[in-house]
Amino acid sequence: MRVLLVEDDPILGPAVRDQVAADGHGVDWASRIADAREFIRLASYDLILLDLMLPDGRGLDLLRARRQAGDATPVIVLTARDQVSDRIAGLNAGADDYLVKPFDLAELSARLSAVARRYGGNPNPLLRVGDLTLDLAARTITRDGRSIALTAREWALFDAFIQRPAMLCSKALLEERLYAFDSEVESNTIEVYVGRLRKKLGAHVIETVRGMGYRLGATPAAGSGKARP
Amino acid sequence: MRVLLVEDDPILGPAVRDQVAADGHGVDWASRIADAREFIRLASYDLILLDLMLPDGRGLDLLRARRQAGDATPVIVLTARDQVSDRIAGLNAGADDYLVKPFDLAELSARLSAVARRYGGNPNPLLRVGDLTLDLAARTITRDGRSIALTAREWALFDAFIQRPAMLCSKALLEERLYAFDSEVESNTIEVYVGRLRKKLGAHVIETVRGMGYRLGATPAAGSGKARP
DNA sequence: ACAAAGCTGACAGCGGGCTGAACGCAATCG
DNA sequence: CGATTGCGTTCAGCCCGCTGTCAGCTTTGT
Repeated sequence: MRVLLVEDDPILGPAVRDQVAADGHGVDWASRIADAREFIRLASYDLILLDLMLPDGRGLDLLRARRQAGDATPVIVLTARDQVSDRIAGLNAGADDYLVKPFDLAELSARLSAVARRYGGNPNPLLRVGDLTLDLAARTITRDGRSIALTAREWALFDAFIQRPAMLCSKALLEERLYAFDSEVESNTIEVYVGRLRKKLGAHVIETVRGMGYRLGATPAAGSGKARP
Repeated sequence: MRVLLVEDDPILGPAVRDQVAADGHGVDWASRIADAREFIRLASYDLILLDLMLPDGRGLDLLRARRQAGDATPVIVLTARDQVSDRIAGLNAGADDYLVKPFDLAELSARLSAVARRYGGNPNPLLRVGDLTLDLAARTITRDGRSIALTAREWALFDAFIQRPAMLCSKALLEERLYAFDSEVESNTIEVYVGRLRKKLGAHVIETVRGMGYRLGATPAAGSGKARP
């Protein structure tokens, strides 16, 4: 797996680079946004580790630009513990995960292999969930050939379900996944987004377990009348 | 997998408990050493998450006592970042691993599944109780391929039985488990819910011991021989 | 046979969950 | 630079199924 590390800290940067290399991945290290853009222009990466505070600009802008350019390369954001707003902005801008500094290098390895497991291996792992076909790498969902567009938050929520197939997910768990542990959300956001996902993907995709949480739907059309045209 | 969490922090405790439960494990939460001893006396666990600073003593003493009693249950110690000496002492006393607070819940999950893997269990183990097959992670019960849906309270009660296989559970114990000290219920709620469980799962699943309490049924279909897991 | 313990059907209240609409905000467009 | 669009979040109100309770019945032990 090819990894691009964007980090200006002279201590943390080499440490992370060496760890990623020790895990058996190819890694390039950029300490400025401009360098990062140049690396991206010259090569392609399977994962970007992105610090948000950089000497020549905000990492957030780079992330946003990549996403707007249609680049779905997974991005893990590196933030300090107190930069909560940055972290949220990162998730809004389309980051896939985050790591809070100071983080354990073992944890970094864990996230790396998680990404490698999800995106690596086959060039185009198509996943089937019910009557939907999804491409995690491209962040694309299709039904009967017609593609369905999700917003960043919607995808984040749906992704949480996909990563735990058949598992019952409590609202607390989902909130935690969407809002990075500390930022308090005092409303029914999860309910609203579940509703929107159902509207887009079909009501059967997510099933409610009253008082306990949600779960990926049990594909009721398994063999009975509803077949594929 | 059955997990005992010993942690007195009123924020971290429930958070960890929910995460462990979300990972599909049964979990009991003790906030004091004395409570932990009681839990251990009443049930058996596959893993203990142990905070070292507790209001009524040091977790280290509990760990040392268990090891001296010949109990090899894996223990993961939870420590604050600066308590290095405690951590070392914990490892010396027989801890299997440690987690530095504040830790990411994702990392907790990783350690949990590592322990589960070491134990030889799949990440999503299917449990068999009599003629029922249950998936703790999905909170799903099936018999002959047909799934049986339980409400939140029904599952809580059934879970109490599953956690203590073959153990006789008094109504007081069950009430305590379902209603967590605060709201006192002055009626035959337990009887009612046992009835509802029997209606859904089959009358033989829970057997009555008059004057004492209830117990998981002895699988009459298995014949005379005492089936062993 | 009697009393105590346990079981069950019915039911009212409530709280969890769903939805439409509105607001703030940032990005984009004219 | 103002207008517009689209996303994320909040809120109020409705709905419905779970939940606790009780009365009356059945079972069990002595």
